[in-house]
Amino acid sequence: MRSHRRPLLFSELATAFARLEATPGRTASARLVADLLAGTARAEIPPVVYLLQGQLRPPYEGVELGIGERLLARVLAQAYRVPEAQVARRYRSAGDLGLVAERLAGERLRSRLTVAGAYRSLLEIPRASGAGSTTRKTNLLAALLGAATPVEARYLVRIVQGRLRLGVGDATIIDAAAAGALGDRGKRKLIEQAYNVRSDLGSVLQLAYARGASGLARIGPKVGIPVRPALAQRLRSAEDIIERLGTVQAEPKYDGFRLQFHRDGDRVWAFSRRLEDVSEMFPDLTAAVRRQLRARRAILEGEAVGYDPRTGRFLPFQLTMTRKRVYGVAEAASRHPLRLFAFDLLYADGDDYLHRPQEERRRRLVALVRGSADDPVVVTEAIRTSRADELQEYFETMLGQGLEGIVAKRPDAPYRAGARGYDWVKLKRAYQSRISDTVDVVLVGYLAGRGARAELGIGSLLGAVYDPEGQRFRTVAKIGSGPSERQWKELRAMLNRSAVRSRPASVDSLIVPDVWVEPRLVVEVLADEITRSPRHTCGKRGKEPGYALRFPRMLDGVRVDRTPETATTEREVLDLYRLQSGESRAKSPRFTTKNPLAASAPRDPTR
DNA sequence: GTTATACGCTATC
DNA sequence: GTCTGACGGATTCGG
DNA sequence: CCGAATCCGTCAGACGATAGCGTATAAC
Repeated sequence: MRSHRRPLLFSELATAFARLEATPGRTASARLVADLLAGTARAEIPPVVYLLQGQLRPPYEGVELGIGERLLARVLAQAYRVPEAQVARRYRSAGDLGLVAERLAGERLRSRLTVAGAYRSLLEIPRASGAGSTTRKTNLLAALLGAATPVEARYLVRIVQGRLRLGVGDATIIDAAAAGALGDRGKRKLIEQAYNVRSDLGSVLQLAYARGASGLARIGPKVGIPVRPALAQRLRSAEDIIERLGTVQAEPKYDGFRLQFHRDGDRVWAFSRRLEDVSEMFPDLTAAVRRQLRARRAILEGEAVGYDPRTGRFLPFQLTMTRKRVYGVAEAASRHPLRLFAFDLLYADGDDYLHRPQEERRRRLVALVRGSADDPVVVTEAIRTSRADELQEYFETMLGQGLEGIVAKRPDAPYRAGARGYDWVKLKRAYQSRISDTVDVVLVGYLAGRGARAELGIGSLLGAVYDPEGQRFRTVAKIGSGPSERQWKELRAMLNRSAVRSRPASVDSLIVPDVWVEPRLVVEVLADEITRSPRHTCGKRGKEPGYALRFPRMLDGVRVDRTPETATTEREVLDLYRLQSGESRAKSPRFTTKNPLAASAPRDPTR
């Protein structure tokens, strides 16, 4: 370990990364991270931490590189003067562009790169915009790679991809810093707490190393800075939930997107689940928060769902998502207004509610949100129960209304920012596979995997359904989760036996897998829903979109009892789609008022 | 030189 | 979003 | 009563479909 803190060389960082990559076990990794941070000058802690996280800046700043795997492949070709096809070929077999770069990088033994210098260069990339910016970005990165040693190149590339693959995540970094900066791993909570309310690990760790525990102690939520959202665990039945939580507060689970609102007087922010600042995208909701919230300064959270102003029915997720946009915001807002189902209060007028019990936060939220059924912000309904049958009934009622399911919460639990714990538990239809959409899919090909999957030689399956009339197989999903490692290997072996050089004539597909396969193997796939699809050919007629599975995962075992012709048919998928959209989709609250005419004249929420 | 389409990236779930 | 697999702390088991 | 075995929650990293945006490229 270095005892003096001169500027870190990038090679030192790369060496540390390489050690981490080779080290299994979080404890050992945390020790290495602690060593790295101990040898880092205070001023350089933020960049080192961001790089370790595979980022450049904290998420709410919205700094995007705009370079993904395709451009990166082009950069490698440029930097190492090899044909792009060669990079692509190597990528397919190695499953990691970092490794490809390392192997192409030759034998440069030393570089003059410093961490600060490399970091500065990387920050140049997102600044490029407008015509010619792609070339400028690739030039910048190619130049950086040109100055790097092979190992440095490996990690530069992975940093750009945001996939370090070191086996180190936030939790490990926090462990390391607790031991290193506070001298006690047990003080991890202090760092965690600060990180969860400020969402900027670089700055928090800088503070931890500079000021120690006392510097972190007073850090609470701050209006205008997003709090890392609490997440729910999954359980498969109402009984399981009651068994684990005892008494619960249960709420409907809406199929929209999560928003965290912050208010400071007239100023209102909105943050997405991944902490992006989306304030400008929802003027209707920010205005409503300003109008309806009886607190000058506050942080609250909810789920935003679109509805049809003519019928009051909720929109499918696909349509709700179109509200997350930069242009045509007012137009979209009047066509598809949003309702915000507020479900939590994190802060209000000087009071930090994070550590208060769920029940109290909810009570306070109800008290602070005013408004009629006409207003966009509505506090979610909730029941309280300790009986499994009651919870099950509530769940079924919600499904009957076309909702996604329920979220059950421990009434005495604090807001566990940044954690996915059992204080909140979600229950969805698909978790009970006997009432879910299960599809027997014919495999028509597979794709090479990346990272760990590359070693298995298979990353995902291309699945199709059968059209008996046309005697063709049309794709409906790629399946990338479900099988165990062993099953992946078995699948690959089986599929290789029926591999063919090119797309079989009976297969109708826009997606080109790495390996085509004669349609023989049938596999059971569970999905939450059917969506309209521009990519899959199932049900596709001309320019109209087809249909696909939402959240597909393979259930175990190949269906040996099924032949391709007895797999699920295209027709059946269409029927499933009609069934789900014909299902009574819940209506947004105001439309439950007695006067149906109220629904026919929505007021323009953008005004 | 202008407009339409294609592609890649990043975000949501 | 779903899912698997590894890890590490807590709990239970067996001698 | 202690060491070994087992359990269970957390963490990390694979993978899914889709929409909008910015830029590049093709078409006119």
